[in-house]
Amino acid sequence: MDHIDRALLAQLQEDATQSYAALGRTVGLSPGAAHERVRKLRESGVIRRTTAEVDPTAIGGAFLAYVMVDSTSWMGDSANAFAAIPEVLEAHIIAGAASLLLKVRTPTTEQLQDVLRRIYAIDGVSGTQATVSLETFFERQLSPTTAEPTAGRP
Amino acid sequence: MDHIDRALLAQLQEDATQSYAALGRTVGLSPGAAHERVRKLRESGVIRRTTAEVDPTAIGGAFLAYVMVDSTSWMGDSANAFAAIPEVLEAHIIAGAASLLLKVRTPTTEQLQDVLRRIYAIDGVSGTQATVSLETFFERQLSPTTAEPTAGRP
DNA sequence: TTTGAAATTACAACTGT
DNA sequence: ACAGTTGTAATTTCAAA
Repeated sequence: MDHIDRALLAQLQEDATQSYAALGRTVGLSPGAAHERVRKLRESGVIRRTTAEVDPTAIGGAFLAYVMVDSTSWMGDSANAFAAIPEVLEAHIIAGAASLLLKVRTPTTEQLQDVLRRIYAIDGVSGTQATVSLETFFERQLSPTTAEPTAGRP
Repeated sequence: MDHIDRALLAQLQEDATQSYAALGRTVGLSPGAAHERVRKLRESGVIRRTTAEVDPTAIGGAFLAYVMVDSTSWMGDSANAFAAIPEVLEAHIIAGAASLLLKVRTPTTEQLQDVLRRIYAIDGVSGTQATVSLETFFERQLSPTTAEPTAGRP
């Protein structure tokens, strides 16, 4: 993971459809070398997958809400229950007031209510607190050019 | 936007590297027709871009926190100030207690503190409240196969 | 890094509904 | 007209030298 790998990642985040020739040109590598680097980044799991980023409003995700979930018991093993609700896009265990933080997208507020009802039905959930997004400024990925984890060399 | 388009979107979300031939095979279309459909989905903006999904821990994003931002004034035009902080991955105006909700990734807790300091420095910000994620169950995209926005037939 | 064969994409002209 | 099919040229991928 040197600066060339990071440049490749930044390029692929922006546009994963470009050819290895174009990719190599911008980072100063031959097409073959660029190809091999990217292959290794995929293999090692640094690149998890290449995916089409779909406009949420076009597929029934116009409403965005974050939901804090209170619980009566340890929710550390309840990932599947939340994953079973397709409108729940993220689920995190959090430190603080509630036990879980969810990101939810629905086409309408009615559907949001329905999702909250389904969340309530999960065993151990004692309460929810939804925060609706009125406007999204931006949603982006972390840039690889940002500061390193300052990993100590072994 | 019919069921074939949605199937194409679902496929491309999973793996955007597959050929139009393979794509067409799974949705029951010739490679040319699949290509044309995808081209239109791109052109119309339903597919925003195709991107490499990078493991955040590999590029200095091991820590995840959500930050509620209180403000003394209307923050509706301050998108650029938050976008200028690369560790801020999402920024939403929210209905509720605070004015803004941010998603932040940093390599360490020290760096998180530094980001909070930079957020504080933004004009109008009167307070922050960070919620740290201890464990992420999952982070995924909205599936196109989910319920429609129930568009009224004209 | 370069090379070259195999595969894929992009773009025709054509066909049927 | 419109969306899909087939065929073809130009690129691109990818393994081997």
